[in-house]
Amino acid sequence: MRELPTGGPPPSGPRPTGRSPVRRATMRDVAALAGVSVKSVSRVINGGDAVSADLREKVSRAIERLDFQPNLAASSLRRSDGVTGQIALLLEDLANPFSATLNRAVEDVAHRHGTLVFAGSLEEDGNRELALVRASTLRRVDGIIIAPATRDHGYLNREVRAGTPVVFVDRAPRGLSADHVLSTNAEGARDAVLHLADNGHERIAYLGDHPSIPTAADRLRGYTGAMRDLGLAVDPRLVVQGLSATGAAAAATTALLSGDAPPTALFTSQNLVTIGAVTALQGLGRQREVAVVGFDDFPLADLLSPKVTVVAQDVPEIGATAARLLFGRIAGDDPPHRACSVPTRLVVRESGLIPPR
Amino acid sequence: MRELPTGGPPPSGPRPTGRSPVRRATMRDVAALAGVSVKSVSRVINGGDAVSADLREKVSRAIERLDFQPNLAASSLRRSDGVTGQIALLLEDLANPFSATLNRAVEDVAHRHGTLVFAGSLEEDGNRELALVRASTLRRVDGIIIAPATRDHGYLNREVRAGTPVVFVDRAPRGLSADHVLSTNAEGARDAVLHLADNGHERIAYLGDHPSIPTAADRLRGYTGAMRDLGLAVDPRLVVQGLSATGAAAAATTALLSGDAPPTALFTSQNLVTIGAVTALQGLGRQREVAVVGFDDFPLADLLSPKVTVVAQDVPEIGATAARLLFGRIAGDDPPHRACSVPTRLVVRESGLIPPR
DNA sequence: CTGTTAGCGCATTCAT
DNA sequence: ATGAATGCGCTAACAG
Repeated sequence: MRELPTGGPPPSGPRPTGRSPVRRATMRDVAALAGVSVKSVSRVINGGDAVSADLREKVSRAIERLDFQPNLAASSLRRSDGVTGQIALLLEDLANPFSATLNRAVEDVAHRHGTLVFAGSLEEDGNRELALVRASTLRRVDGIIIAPATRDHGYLNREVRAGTPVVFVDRAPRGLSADHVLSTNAEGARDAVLHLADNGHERIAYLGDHPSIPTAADRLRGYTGAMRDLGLAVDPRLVVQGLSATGAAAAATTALLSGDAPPTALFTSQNLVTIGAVTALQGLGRQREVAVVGFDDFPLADLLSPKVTVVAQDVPEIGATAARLLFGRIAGDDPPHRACSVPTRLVVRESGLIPPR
Repeated sequence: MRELPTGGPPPSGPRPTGRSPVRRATMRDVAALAGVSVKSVSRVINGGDAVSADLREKVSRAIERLDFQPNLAASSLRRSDGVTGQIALLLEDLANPFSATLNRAVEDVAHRHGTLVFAGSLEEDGNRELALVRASTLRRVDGIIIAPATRDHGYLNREVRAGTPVVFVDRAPRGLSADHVLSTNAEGARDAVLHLADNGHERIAYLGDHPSIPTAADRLRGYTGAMRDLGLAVDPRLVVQGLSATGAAAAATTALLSGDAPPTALFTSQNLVTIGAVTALQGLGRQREVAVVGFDDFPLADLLSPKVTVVAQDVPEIGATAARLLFGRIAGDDPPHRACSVPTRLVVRESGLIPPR
């Protein structure tokens, strides 16, 4: 017979240490102490079935005394719906503001559903994505929210078929049909260009990430579309791609402005690129001469001088929407897959109002 | 007999939908298809025991064909060490830079240990802390890293005794003995004050959070200690506490500077307080007259003008250290509890070099 | 090297 | 309203 935890003071002898932990009480222990069956303990814990007040009382006392904490893994292993109360959230980098804010928004919705969130960073690494998705399904998460690093997501079909819903954020699914929640990237980029054009600019540069990144491609599309609609030429010398860090963006900005056909305004299609461009402008002492509109708001954008005008994404809304879609499917909803667009918003500050010169 | 997944094309009939998922293959299915025992499948998967090449081959093919993914919950339920490959990370707010950076650092170490991280926000809410700790232990996490919101952490003793190690970050444990990893808060604050004094300041104000927050108390202690050691009076009119948001910090700054005994320098003991103070200074047009040193670095601190001097914490190091301590204990290490100090670093930029006037 | 039996902790099905 | 038996998917302890 195995030793039962007593709830009272430990018997004399060696103190428990980390290496010989006190065994956690199980339902059997509770049942034995309360003098009832295991099933009755289960009933008291899960509610549902009717239980007499007396039995409930006895069981509750035993639970208290033994500090019993039901093992959820065992529970969901046996239970018919198999729900684990765990979801996975796989983003680019939990440390960056976009991912971190999204994480928080998803956590809040999950919390209301009694669900814990496995958060992971993909680092634009397809293999890491595969590993983390697998790690998640091995633990039978109830669902996955993902901003994928891979280009083809067909491999997720089997998970979806096995009953694990997947919702995409920030990037659209390829190779499978699934719910996804995206910012209006093209429209937001268009708004940025129109704002600069409104202030008299014609030579507007695009500084962005590699076009293999879908959001970057969408924002470029918004830029070129707006330029065309305005009757402005898209000068290839003013389009710089492949920028993903502040350093490269700063260098590109400096090169652009010292070239033979300099722009009078910059549209920077991403956070770090914006910061790099602003840094370069400050270095050149020209931050009040060249207009800037950035995609993505960032903390302190309104403390810089000039204050930086941006197209802001509603990141909490993206996260909350994705989480709601996911929990809907976890609950059994099965409507056709939805594509949700979360509007961006032009936040007019100062840097976009600088006139051409 | 239950229906076996075939691995081949699905039989005719209604297509599988989200509501009637295809059952995931189990070891039994794999064993049946490979014509071996369940235990042999387990051996192939877990390595360890010697297995003939032929058997390994047959099993591997069956696993492939059925897309078998072992259920880790069932595995750790049965296995003797009970390891789940899950830890909990409970921080103040996953969306703020400190928590987000810590999260990422912990994730990286966990990833190397094949472990997933439940990340949660406590929001300075003791009840939320209790709920999240309980949610974590119900899922039998292998360990917990926590920056607690409660004042007394004695309730964690039972978890530690039950074999779930706990490591504290950013705040020291009270009511139990446990590993903890803290920045050198008092020393960092002292460095800030000494730097300002070096530049001629004597009337140095302290702007900080409520002293019930231990880090705030430590930083105040560093401030007063340094002032005393310098032979400078600690003027109570220059000590403002209870500041936790930018708005309040800005208001306090404005009030301080328009009072009858204004400071010539500010030591702001937290991120948001620093930003609030800088905002207020800019609003008054006095950002080049009043010196500032802040505790905690923040993005773009070096893009502001003047660039903001700060005492920076080494957040990735805090996270990595905490994670290493935790995984050590999970692996069975049981040394006396350690208190780790992670040094802060004075990042001299411009705002601390402004002379008194 | 391989298989059989038992049981992790719990919910389910069926009995009473 | 309560309990006994069964099994979720897997590994441990023992066979052979």
